[in-house]
Amino acid sequence: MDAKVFEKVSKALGDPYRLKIIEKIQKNGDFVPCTSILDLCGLSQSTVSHHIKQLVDANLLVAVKEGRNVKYILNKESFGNYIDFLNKFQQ
Amino acid sequence: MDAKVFEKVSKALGDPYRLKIIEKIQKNGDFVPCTSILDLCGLSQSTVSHHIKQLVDANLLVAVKEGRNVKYILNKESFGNYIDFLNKFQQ
DNA sequence: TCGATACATCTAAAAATATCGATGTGTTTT
DNA sequence: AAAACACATCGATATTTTTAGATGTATCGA
Repeated sequence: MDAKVFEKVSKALGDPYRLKIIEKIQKNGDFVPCTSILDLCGLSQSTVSHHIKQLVDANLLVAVKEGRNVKYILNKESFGNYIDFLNKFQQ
Repeated sequence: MDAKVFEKVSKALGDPYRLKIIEKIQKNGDFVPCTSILDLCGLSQSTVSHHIKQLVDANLLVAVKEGRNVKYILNKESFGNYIDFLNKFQQ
């Protein structure tokens, strides 16, 4: 992970709604449809879509199309890479 | 670490200059005077001061006054807490 | 096929953040 | 005591991010 990617991931993590989205997906195990995230946030559909896009662009979420729904999975590898990058500041 | 603090730390990490500052302090071992950070960034003194303030507010840096200088140390515990928070998304 | 559903994209506005010059505060040097 | 130095804070502007309504695209059900 280089500095540019690190910046992007940090920014993606630095929003309360996006954290909620991540936590919801983490709790629900695997797949979460976009609609259920809408209820969680209380934001407009386009805004939620925007937040999800940022998480996908940062490679923290993977989007999987299923018919007319899209379901999201956490990309654990990206979280791991991000943590690895941070580890050097902890030691 | 709660969600609010997590957000603050993520935001503090999500800027290229602030990452440079952190990396410099990490490399220099312990203490780094503010002046040497100035050269590193190529920004105005007030802007660098603003960036450092955000890192201190996020508790990632600790400021230590030494005469008319201030030197900064990484707060490894905060990095550790942040990593701990992230770890649940990796598993 | 037509209407409804699920999500993305576009556009524009509002809110937050970054930046710098000027000024303020405390400390050291002369 | 006065000038110089190191850093913080203030005020104003520029840039970025967030937000929502409107519209677009694809899929499903009647």
